[in-house]
Amino acid sequence: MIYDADYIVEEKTIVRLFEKNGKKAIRHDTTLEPYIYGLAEEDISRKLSTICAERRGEKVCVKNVELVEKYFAGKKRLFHKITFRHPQDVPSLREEIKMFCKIFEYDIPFVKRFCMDRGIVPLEHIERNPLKVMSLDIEVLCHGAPNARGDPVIMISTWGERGKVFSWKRADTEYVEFCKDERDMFERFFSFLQEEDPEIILTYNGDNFDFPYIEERCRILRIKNAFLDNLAIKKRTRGSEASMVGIVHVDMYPIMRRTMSLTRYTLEDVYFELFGVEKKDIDTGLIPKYWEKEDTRMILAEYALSDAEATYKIGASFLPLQYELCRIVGQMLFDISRSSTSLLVEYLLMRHAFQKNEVVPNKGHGSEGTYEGGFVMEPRKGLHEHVVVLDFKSLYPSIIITHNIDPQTIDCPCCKNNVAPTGHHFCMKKDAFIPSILKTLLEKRGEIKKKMKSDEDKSLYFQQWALKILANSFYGYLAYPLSRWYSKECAEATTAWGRQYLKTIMESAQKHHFSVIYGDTDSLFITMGDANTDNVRHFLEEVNSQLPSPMELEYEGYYQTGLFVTKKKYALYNGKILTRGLEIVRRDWSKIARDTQKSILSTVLQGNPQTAAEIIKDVTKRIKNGDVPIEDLVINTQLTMPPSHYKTKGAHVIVAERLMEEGQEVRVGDIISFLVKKGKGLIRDKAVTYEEFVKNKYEYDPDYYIQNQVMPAVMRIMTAFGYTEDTLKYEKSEQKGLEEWF
DNA sequence: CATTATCGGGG
DNA sequence: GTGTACGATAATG
Repeated sequence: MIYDADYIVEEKTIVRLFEKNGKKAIRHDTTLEPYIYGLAEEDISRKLSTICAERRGEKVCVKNVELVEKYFAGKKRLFHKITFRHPQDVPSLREEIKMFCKIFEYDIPFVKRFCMDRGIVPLEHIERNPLKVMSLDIEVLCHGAPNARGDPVIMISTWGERGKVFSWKRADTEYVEFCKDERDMFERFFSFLQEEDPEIILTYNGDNFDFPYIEERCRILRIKNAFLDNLAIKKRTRGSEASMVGIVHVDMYPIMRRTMSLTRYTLEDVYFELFGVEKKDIDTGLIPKYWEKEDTRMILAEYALSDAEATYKIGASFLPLQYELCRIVGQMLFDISRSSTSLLVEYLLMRHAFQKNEVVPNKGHGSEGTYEGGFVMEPRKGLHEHVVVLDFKSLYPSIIITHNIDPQTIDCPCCKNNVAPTGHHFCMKKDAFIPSILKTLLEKRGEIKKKMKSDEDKSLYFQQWALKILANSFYGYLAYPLSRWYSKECAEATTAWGRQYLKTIMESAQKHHFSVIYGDTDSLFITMGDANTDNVRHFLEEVNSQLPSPMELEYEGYYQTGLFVTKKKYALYNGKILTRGLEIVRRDWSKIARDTQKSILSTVLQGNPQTAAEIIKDVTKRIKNGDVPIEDLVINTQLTMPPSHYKTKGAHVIVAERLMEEGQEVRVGDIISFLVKKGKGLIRDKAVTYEEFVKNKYEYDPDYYIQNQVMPAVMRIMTAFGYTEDTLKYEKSEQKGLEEWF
């Protein structure tokens, strides 16, 4: 069973397949040569085979050219199959080749190409060959943002078959291994890793934090070993990726972002959401204090261990889904765990294209203007009771299948009866590429769900989930301008049909005397007068008998109350609060704004907007009177470039410039913390650091904190009750328009 | 209103 | 690495 792969170059390009069949082995495969296709409008094989270029002072040439028959967009065409000695020769030679013919499949990474062409199914027998998983996490001694240049790693925690913490100050627990110093800690940790020899290392944000940090510290400490030689931190446009040869690093953070819908994705939040219990947490500002004394160092060790354990547990819950995605898509775990769903769809389509002898279209070039998306109804604002949510089961996939939407079927000479609201029509006779793959996915999912009723096999659940994720990503893939099968017309037709179906259902719901409160793309929110859902069931049956298969409207859930503010902004309550688009969670808001918002949202959903109004008045009063602790007023913003590069300078940039003039060290990437002091003028001219604020005994600007912080945060919620800003602020006490919402 | 800039996760 | 590619939201002009 293959769990990872890479390639090296000797005389030939060698794909190394990392396998586990009982025990581990590395298999070499030299059967695939790098290649691309050139459209053969005429046979120019001889010309093409002489093309050479220079790369780093070395001459590289096309290795071979042969004529092959392939399909392109469903039509038989002749292509030159152009082979190379080295994958890296492709980018060096393709520009020159492009001068003579149209080229295709010139940008497919070699190992991915190998997986598609050889029909590799990674992790095919994972139930028989369970992979050894180990999580890791580091703790850093820092004041403010951690900086690898000066702030040492103080603990490394791991979890797997056992929990272990490496620390270079004593802590009296059996799981802590005491090390002499930081260097000794790293060395012991690396040899531990070598002994354990896991196939998978799990982290939480290890791509951007733990591994880059470890690498930098080891460089500073001049530690060298095989593990570090095999560790690669690749810079991407956004963030980085940390990989090792023969060990799959899976960073759970990006997976959780894609898989769960939360407002925040800290380890603590994710853990709580998944397991319903609070994970051990500490104020990271206190780490230096805990580290200092032997009796409190335990707290730190426990925290370190709990992070590694939580990461491991999250992995145990979500790796199976990644495994299934690997098997369906046919690419390696490292890539699958970091790929957007659009990219997963692309790998899958490319593999199918190879099997059908189709040449893969080239990537799109970028945005070609926007078009209309799903229908979003302006909600009936305010608090509603007995809310039922209905949604279309896989709306876009079922539309694509039902109407056979594909770049190859668009505007055929036949089938003029299958017309989208956009005016384009689609051929119903052809077995189209994308709809047929999509149909296979949905049918497979149906079978698995059926099987799940009698079969206990847990992997079935993850199989159907993986299939659902992929199916639901096809529309986004068609609509993504950089994708290889991008088609604005197809995407547009899909959403247009979607709007038509949703509007029809909404009208129908109204005819059945439900009150429609809100609807977005594939869902509608209705109220029923009481908690009896029988009428809804009837309505669903009737609707579904009329919808073309596989389209289906489903019952999503019942909620005691629902608060609707504007399009895309609402909250539902059924013992638990579920919010969409309402909460502010970012660090560039002050604590007072965040806290106030949280408390009024909860109050409102329990049916007490008056109380919420009182809370707001009380907070604004406290701000006016200067009663708010200044810690709650601090705003943190990152300096992302040198101050002189800014075209528009925000408050934090002005503060950073002043600090630099005063000779303080301010670096790009630093978080600038500031408060807004009382006075006239622009916000940025009133921004001062915490130290300046305290030293000069400034007063804060109550108007700023009310107008720009607390009010925007709470007004998102309170406008739904007809409150205006003026009625909520401290000065006035009038509450108008309240009764009409009840 | 459009344009420019920032957030996230980690300590 | 035969790969450029986040998506949402706030502040400024």
